[in-house]
Amino acid sequence: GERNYSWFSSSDFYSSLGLEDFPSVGDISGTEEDTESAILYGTLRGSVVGLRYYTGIVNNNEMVALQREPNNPYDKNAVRVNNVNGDQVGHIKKELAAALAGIMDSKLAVVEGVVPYGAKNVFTMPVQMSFWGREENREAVVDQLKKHGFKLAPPLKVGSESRFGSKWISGRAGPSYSAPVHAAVQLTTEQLKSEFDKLFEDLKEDDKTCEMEGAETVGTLLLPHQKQALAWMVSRENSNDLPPFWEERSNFYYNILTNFAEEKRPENVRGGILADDMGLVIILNKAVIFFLYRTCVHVSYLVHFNRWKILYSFLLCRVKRTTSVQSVEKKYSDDGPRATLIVCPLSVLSNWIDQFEQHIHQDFNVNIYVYYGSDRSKDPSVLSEQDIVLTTYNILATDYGVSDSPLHRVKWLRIVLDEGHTIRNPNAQQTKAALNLEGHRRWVLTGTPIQNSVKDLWSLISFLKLKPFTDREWWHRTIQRPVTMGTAGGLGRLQSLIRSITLRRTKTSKVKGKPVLELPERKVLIQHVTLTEEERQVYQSVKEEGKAAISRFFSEGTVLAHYADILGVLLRLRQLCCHPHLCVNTSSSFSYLSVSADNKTPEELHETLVNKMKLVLSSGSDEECAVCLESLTVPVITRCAHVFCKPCIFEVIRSEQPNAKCPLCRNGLRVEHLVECPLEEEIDSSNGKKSDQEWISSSKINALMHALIELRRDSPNAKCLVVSQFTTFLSLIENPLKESGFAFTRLDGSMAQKKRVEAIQCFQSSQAGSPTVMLLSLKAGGVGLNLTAASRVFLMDPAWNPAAEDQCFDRCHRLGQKHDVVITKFIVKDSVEENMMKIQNKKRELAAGAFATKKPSASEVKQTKINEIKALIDL
DNA sequence: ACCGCCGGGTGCC
DNA sequence: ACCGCCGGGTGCC
Repeated sequence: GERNYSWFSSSDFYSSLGLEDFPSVGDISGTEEDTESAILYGTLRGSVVGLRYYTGIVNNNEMVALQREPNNPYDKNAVRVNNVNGDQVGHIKKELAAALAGIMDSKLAVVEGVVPYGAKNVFTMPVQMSFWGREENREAVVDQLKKHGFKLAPPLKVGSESRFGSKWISGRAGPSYSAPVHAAVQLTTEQLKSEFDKLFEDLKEDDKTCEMEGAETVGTLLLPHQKQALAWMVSRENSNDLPPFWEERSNFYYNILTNFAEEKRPENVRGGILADDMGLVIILNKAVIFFLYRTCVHVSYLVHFNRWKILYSFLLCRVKRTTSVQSVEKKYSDDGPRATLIVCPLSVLSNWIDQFEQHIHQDFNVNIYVYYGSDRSKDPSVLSEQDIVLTTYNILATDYGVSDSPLHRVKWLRIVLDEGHTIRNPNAQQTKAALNLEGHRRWVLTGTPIQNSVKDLWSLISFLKLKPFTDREWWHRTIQRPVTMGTAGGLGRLQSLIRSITLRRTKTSKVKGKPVLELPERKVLIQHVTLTEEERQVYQSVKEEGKAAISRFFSEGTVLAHYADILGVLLRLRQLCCHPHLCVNTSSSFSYLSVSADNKTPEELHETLVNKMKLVLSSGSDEECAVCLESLTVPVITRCAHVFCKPCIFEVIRSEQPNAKCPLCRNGLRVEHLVECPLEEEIDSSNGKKSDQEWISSSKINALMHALIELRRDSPNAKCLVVSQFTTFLSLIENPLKESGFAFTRLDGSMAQKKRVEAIQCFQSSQAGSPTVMLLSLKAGGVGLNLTAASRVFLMDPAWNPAAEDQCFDRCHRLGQKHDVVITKFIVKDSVEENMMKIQNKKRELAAGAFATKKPSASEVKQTKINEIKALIDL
């Protein structure tokens, strides 16, 4: 039952090809310290001078930031010293600056400062500097300092700061002994995820468990966890508490992490992270919750809305706080901003619209504007006059910076990021765009706040405008590094931070001793399929050909350069496991393996690149951009045949100019060489849906049909999902479904919003004659997609990423499911599919044993990935 | 004395 | 800065 590997993000695909440790992947901006491998080289005492020229003040033991100032007219080596607030305190003394400049500019080390004493000096003050970097740069840093007559002192003894000392992480660990200087053991991704959930296990009965009662008449209609959420959200928006890690001390407000103090009271976050992992529970309610504050309704309207009891209750609780019990507050405040902005992935946009339109819009006269599509209004006042503005992350990112985006000119009453983990990458355009929105009440809705590592949290924390973490350096120094290095107290800090701003309930959470959600069982069966002699022959010949090509790449050491091609080989094999028609032109299918720009006309090159891109996009490889690690938005392909989001790769080129290099292979990049994907039709490599092609079945289709017919005989009312990554395969399956008289519907990524909604409603209907089968493309829809009518799932082909499969299964195994869910995975014997399963299982095992395992080194990981490629094609 | 020494002026980068 | 450093004033004991 319990899945514990869902943190495998879609970046897994790249990992599976061993690309993530290739130089510069994940280091695109070059500005971020590689926390995973940074070690402390040593410390150095220096002085800050020129104090009297600047206003920035510091306290003893306060952290300071060292910032290069290459354009300083007096000294190109100048290094500024800023306090936590960003105010300049002074400069590093010039001799020292001369030594630091080179180190900082070449990013050999990150230099951090603390003022140990003398903070109130008038002219100069001491600064204790720490040098952090990768082991391989240590010598260069030491040399550089030596050249200028400086010598690093060994790291100050960390004293009580033993690693793994935190109760949270070690739990059962005994006392810890002397700690090595190196970051020996780091938290693995798996540990982080499970540790994240542990944060909430021993949560005391505090404010989060206090429920808010609605009016007497309806209070009982709310489920306990709904009341709890309601109370928490209201208190978050109205609380006057100090943000975490701030204390009031006489006339100052003191940050206990950085020792920064200021007179101005730091504002608390009017919002937080709703990290409920309960599928529908929140989906059902969040639309409601977020429009409530702005509604202008008379209470009596609501009596009809049993279904929206949480809304009812919420409104009543607002009424109680206003002067008149009879009239509901008209506006949140008369002169303040009016509109709530909701940003969500495209896949759940229809969900929100649907809910608003069906249940709220018509009855409550709420102005809702869907800011999407090319005809979206550029007029900020149009947006600011709405009650709700809905948009997507892609629109947010596209708009940002391109023109004077109205989204960024409106001051919002409230900003809600749905599936907020979408902004986990700080360098992604959508993250920057989201961080630049204006509005005080800020909410993040996400089931997975941590997808890969603590790193993922920064964007969310920064979005919430939690001082001082909006600046990455302070987040990094006070939370991220202590946590990843296992410094005592680090995890405890993260814990109190997260707890103070997050409400999390999982499927297994309990409220008042009762499970918040009880789901029927979920079973996964593997159904092996044997290819016919004929199918096997084709498969074998393609395999041998691909194998030969890939072994050539291995021997030439060009595995990475040919990653699209390797994917292509694997893709074709996976397609052949499903149906021969998915993979057309098998004999000449490798003609594209040798792309060289030389002997091709520009037209040919263009076509080759477009074909390659289509191949990548259709390979089921999660269509992910190596820059932002997100699904590709506006995919473009480089001349070296790597695919990125257009905004992402433009940003890379802009920041690395004039000699930008491909983040994946370090080949030169030029804007004019980028080729965009003609996105007019659904991308499917197999372009095999040729209507004139005669329909034939395949072993896998036979296996499916056998199972479907048996199911229909045994339980005629059971509905099922037939899932594939290949939409062409789904089209092929339509034939036998028709032949055997199945009523079916279909949902895939290429369908228009309206069609999708129709398909879903039709399938979910319990009417006689409604479809019993839905053909579903693996990644259609998002977490919000609700297909609880189905109790059976047939997964036609395995995905790279087990998490993608799980997300798909969760579309029917969620609140509202009345039956046990049975999932059947069709796997072809002795094929790439079986090998994929083995790799998936290994990942699961690894994840399950998370606590004991040590994070493998980069080279180990790389070797693993190379082995995976070999294993996939039996090399 | 093309020095030493004195004491005033002065002060980030 | 209760410092260092600079440069002008000065000059045996």
